[in-house]
Amino acid sequence: MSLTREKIMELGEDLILTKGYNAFSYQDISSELGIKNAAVHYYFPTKENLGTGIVKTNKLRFEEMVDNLESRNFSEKQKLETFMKIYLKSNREHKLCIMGSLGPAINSLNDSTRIELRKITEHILEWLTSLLTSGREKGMFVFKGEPRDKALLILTNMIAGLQLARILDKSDFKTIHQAVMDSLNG
Amino acid sequence: MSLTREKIMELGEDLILTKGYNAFSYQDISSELGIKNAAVHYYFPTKENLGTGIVKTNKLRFEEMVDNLESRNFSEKQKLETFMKIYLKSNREHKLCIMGSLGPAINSLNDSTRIELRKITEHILEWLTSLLTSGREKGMFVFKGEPRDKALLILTNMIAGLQLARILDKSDFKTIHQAVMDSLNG
DNA sequence: TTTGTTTTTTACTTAGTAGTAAGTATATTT
DNA sequence: AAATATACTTACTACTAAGTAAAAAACAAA
Repeated sequence: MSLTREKIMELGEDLILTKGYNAFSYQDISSELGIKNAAVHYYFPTKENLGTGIVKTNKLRFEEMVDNLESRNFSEKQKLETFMKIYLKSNREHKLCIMGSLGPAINSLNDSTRIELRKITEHILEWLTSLLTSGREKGMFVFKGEPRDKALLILTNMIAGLQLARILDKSDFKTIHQAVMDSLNG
Repeated sequence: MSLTREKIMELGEDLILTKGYNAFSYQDISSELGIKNAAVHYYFPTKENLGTGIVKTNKLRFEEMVDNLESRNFSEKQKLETFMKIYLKSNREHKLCIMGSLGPAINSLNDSTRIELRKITEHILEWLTSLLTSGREKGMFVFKGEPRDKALLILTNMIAGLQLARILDKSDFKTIHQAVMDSLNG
């Protein structure tokens, strides 16, 4: 695959997670990479192509992480910690996650991007749900209610945690992270 | 106060909560209200003025609600339910809250809007914290950890709950709402 | 009814936005 | 050596964004 193409996707993702989908332009990308506007269009004819591509990459990356955790025979607790580390890193970098960035912009997204966003969100929620289910069965996690409900709570804590941290203070995300982990110990 | 001005603010708020700050334009407002672009600029010379004004109105509305609850001698549980009702209504209308809409766009906002956004967020968080503190003292709420931590968890559940409901399904917000209420009963 | 103020339109500028058509140098394949 | 594909650039179109100056209309007060 082309290096320029990869750079465009990487920078595009960065711009989505920091500025937001509707606040970045092809100019932002081309000027930063020292290429022309049309060169970005060469790889991604429309912004929809780029947006959808970035969400698909995120989904793939998540799937690879899941496979990796599976092949290493990680415990449920270790799996959750790995997931949390992604969010802690995003917080350090003042970034949002793809759901928290594109979710609010959903009514200005094209169908294909919206569909991919739904897919990755469902995927993450299902993974988290099954993680909580088996983790509780093994006595590793202690919590009340349905695993899917708990997964929704944790996921919303993470998504909006990053958002609140940018409005208020980065340290607030750490507080939320700690409180979530504590809530799984009964 | 001018009726046109009020209509502009109302519609502007609606557009921010549905499409997002960077996805709506003065054209959207003027065409919907049957006036000219420049008429919107007459009341709000810049988009920053409009954005900041809308956030300030939200803050004022919240303060009025708090005062109202206080004057009616509502219990902590009733106060929380009133707060939750605002979010349930937003969910029915496929809207986000001001924090969940402008938070992700924070790096494309002007200073004055950002400052107002921080103010209202701090305000809500402080109110929720003191509500949880006195509610627990009276045995009305049962939860572990610091009230501020619990407030952060509940607030992030609400903010991202509305976002997730738009990506996935509106019913997911109801699930989250119920799970949050359950989490306050020990 | 005239004067003055507020509100709004007309008509515009400046500065972007996404997107495209046509051309070119450099590799790669045949 | 000729044909073709890759990776761009140049130069543009059509459109939309926020914002503005000046004229016109609407409304009040004297």
